Amino acid sequence: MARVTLADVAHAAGVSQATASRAVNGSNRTVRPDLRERVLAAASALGYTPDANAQAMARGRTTSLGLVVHDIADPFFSTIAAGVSQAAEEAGLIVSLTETQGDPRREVEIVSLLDRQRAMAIVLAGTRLGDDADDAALLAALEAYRGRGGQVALVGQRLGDLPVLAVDHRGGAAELAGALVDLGYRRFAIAAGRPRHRTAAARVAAIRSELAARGLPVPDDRVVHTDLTRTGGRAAAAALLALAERPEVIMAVTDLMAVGVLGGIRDAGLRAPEDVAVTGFDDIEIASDVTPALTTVRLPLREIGQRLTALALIPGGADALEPVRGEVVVRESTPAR
Amino acid sequence: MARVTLADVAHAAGVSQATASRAVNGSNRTVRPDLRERVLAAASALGYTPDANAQAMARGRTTSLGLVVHDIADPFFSTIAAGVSQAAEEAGLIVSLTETQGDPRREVEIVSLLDRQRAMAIVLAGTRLGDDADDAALLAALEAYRGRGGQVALVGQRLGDLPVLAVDHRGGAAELAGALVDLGYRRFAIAAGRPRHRTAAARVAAIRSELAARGLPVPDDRVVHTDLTRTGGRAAAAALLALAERPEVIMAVTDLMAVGVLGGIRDAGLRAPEDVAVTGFDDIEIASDVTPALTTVRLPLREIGQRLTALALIPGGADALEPVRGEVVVRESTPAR
DNA sequence: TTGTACGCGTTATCAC
DNA sequence: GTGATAACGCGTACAA
Repeated sequence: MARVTLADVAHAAGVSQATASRAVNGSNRTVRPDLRERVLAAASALGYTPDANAQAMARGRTTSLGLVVHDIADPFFSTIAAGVSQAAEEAGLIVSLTETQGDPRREVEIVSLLDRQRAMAIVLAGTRLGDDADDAALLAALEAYRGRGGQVALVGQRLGDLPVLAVDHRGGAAELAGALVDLGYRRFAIAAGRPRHRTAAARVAAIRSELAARGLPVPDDRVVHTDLTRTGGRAAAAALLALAERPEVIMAVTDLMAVGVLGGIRDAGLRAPEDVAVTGFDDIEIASDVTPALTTVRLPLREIGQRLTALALIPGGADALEPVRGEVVVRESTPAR
Repeated sequence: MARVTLADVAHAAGVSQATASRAVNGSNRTVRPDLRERVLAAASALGYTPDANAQAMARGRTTSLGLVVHDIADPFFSTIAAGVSQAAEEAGLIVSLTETQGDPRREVEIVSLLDRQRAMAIVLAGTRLGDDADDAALLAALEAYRGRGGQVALVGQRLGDLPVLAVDHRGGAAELAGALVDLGYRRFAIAAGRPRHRTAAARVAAIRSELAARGLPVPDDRVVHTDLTRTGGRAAAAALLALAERPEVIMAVTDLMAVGVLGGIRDAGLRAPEDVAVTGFDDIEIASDVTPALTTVRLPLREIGQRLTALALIPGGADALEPVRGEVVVRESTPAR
């Protein structure tokens, strides 16, 4: 089963390798129909398959797009990945999936890995949580990649002057907080993520500032920082429900945490939303499956993946025009009171 | 920003390209320390990055692994993908993510796409749902790929004599059905997937045969075939709850469908599990998040991904020794009665 | 241990 | 329209 190459096909068809090449890929130079036919016939007869690597080298450009996420098992990222995957397929690209697992250094390694791979574009869907030095290292790696002709697009927080798809976390968070006030809630608590997590921090800040503006500042002891996971949410709920004055509503910075908060409320022998109301953020599918269904801020995750890919494919590397906006979705977890 | 190649590095270091090559990759032939140092210094000074494509061509083997799933946004697949991703990273491979969206023809296209890519292995995590002709086409494509030295591994149903990681759907399904009988359930209904879906069909068959063996055969009108989605589950519940004699428990063939069934039960103005009990299959994370938490058959999805990858990396392409077994997990959705 | 030279499979440039 | 031929960037026998 030796590998059959273009040379074999050309030889079998009795034409030059150049003609064979033109016949199989359809270059701008055209080929006489009968020859073209002969080549194609020979190719399929021999079971020829073009070598994408060789093509990439000869053409000077690959057809692969690097996607870097935090954790593909997290519905937030898997949904964005679905959008990227779809857009990539439509563009004839094949996506290289990589995970950072939240490690900033790993993120830099991945960028250079994809760089070596000569991926034509890198899409960063993971929210960064490193310090400034980590950011600088990542930026340097990405700029080096760009210098070699690579395209880049990232979501959320901006990094240097890299093309970024802005997401209006603050607007959505503020709107959500406002909606709760309108529903009659007064005593708030927040299940915040880790302070270093940029996105989580932005949401928490927006919530607090909106509430403060409405005369309902959230004291520090009512903001608990845990992991952005179910477990983290559960722990946060436990801590918040142990306070002297029980909060009327616990706002989690992600749906996943909110699900954990629901569990924590049950653990404490309380009911949601009767005893404590809960909100999430993102509107991943699970948000409407749990009981009570979660009030949250809907982010068009799949669309974000698509737009991110489109952004990465813009030759110059332009910036996204309009930021993605969240939409408050009120469900059973926050009844009027 | 011209691309800096190994030749540039060699020239800058004052050595031959061969020596430079040996210095950067660490071939078996060794290089004198001082020269080695000079080369490395020159490389980093010039900002050299090896071209993985060129390396692949020169070495005759790539470092990429193709992963094909149904839909990466589906938690079932994203969890398996996480396992594959992890195992691939440990093996120094980079995974190419592709989605079939349930289209058998697309699946064949993807295989040949990955083939052109010269992926060193292809992992098929999507359950097939085509007819025999589709299977034959897929098998042919995979065999052709194998003939060219590619490794293959698939999960679930076997295809030809390709290496397969067997999953004991039947055993788990039968055990689950038995457990329900032991809990006191007698009137069963099944939210089955599409009949053509191999995995779903296997589960349904096992459930029915186990129940029949216990003297509780499930009539055809109590087996509803809908899509393997939330929506499908919802529709199935609606149909099953409209029957003259309301079933005591609805067994869905996947957790996702079971979640839909829960919704359908609410739609009908009934409660789970008081009025109707529900079971799922797979034990994706959401299964324990919904209310009531789902009784289901736990499949170690992440581990499946890892084992699948390991299987694909076995040189000869051996078969997996032991099949993956599911474990029945009884939760609130099926109280004893 | 180091250097020379060729091959990997394909595309693109150039004459014909 | 077609065919030599030179890249593309790197690994590796082979010789020195």
